Amino acid sequence: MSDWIDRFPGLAALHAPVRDALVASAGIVRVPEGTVIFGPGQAPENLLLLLEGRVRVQQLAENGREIILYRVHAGESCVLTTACLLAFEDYTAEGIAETDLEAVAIPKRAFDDAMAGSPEFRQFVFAAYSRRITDLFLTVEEIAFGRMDARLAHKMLELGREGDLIDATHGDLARELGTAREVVSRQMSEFARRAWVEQKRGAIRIADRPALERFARANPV
Amino acid sequence: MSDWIDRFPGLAALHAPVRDALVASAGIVRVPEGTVIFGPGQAPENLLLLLEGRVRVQQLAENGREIILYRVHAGESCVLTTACLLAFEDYTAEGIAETDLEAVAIPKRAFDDAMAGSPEFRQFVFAAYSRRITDLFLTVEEIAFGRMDARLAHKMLELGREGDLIDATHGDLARELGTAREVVSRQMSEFARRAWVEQKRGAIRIADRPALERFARANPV
DNA sequence: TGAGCTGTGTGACAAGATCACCGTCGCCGC
DNA sequence: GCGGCGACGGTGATCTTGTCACACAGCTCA
Repeated sequence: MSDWIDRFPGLAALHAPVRDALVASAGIVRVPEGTVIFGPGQAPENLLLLLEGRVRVQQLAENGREIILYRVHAGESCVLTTACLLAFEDYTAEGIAETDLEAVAIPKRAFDDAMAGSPEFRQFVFAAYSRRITDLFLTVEEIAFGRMDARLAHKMLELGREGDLIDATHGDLARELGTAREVVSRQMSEFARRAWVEQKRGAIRIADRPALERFARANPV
Repeated sequence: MSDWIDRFPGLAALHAPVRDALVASAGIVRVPEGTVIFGPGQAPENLLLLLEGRVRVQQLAENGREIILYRVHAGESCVLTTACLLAFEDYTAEGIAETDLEAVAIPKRAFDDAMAGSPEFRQFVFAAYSRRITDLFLTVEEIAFGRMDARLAHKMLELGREGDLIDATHGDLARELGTAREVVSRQMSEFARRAWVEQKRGAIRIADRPALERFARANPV
């Protein structure tokens, strides 16, 4: 099993020795849904490259509220953890397996060796960093200045990319957006009044995707 | 002039060859206040290690509003720019010299060589990353959940660390916090009513620092 | 002296957060 | 079947924050 490396375009350019060393030291891991992969006081041991599944990285406030910072999807890497990986520092955020995961685990040592030995690997890592950081900046902007109705519409389109049924409660969506459940409930009622969505218990169905998309386009976050 | 390296504790452990190569390729640069160091469409050319001065990194929204993401102080590095440096990607944020700067500029090539050649340098870079990213996470939390009065009090204590006179207009503080000037004005009036501050034109004087500190402690962001 | 700019004050209103509470639905044990 | 419980969703009251419109004060400079 060494063909996983082809799933990551950024690693295609790796020269044979580096590539072989990575493949030799890496292992495939499977992690059940709900597992806390890293968190405060629980530094990550490996760089994870996701083959299947999704990781949610969220920040917990002391008042119990939480906000989703970003997600890592199949084909991406938990690259921000590498900063902690090599700096021996703790995250204040935590990463949770949102689905069952299948991932390549690259041990700290192998990661460091690859960073040392391969310009292509450095390029891969820094490109991933760059994307994450840019995303974080946009998240900050969205939270600071974005309107709730627009943010909710965008979030629903994001979660409903695979199908019209979004399997999330109002409370779940509130956590996604860092707001209160009541705000989501009220806004969702408004969307339902316009027949853009149908409300189920514990789920939402997108009933008029074109309308929702028009609204989202007209209201960028 | 090679003693600048001693100003950065994380670089003290560098071995002689790496250290010498860095010193040889780096140059001291001086930049006047107000200069845009990097920004959209203006990728950074060098890693900057700040000897004197302060850099503000801010995100501009399309509606003209802006929010300060973080600051880089003397003794720190603009390390997040390295991601773009090596990934050939643009920031959405921009960095501005808030004061006249004196900095060490490490060219892309020398940075890459040091990353390749020195575990200690990698440690330095990733530790800096880690701190920035953790700060960003806390910023997100503050913006999402923090109360304005608490955030303003903390910001004033931060800006007034060197003395009681804070040389900033209400509009400046609003930009710091990503809010509107009116909000700062109203909140400041309240602080003045309690005699915690005195208002000047274009500046604020902390009149009762202990009270302000008590308030800040009682209301963590 | 007056025009113009920047900084500040204020009232009205909209949006969002918070709190308190109630109703509904599904499930489980009895 | 029934009762109870917990998760989910709805709603009104109230507070904070953001937005808009505008007035006014202080400063600079022609």
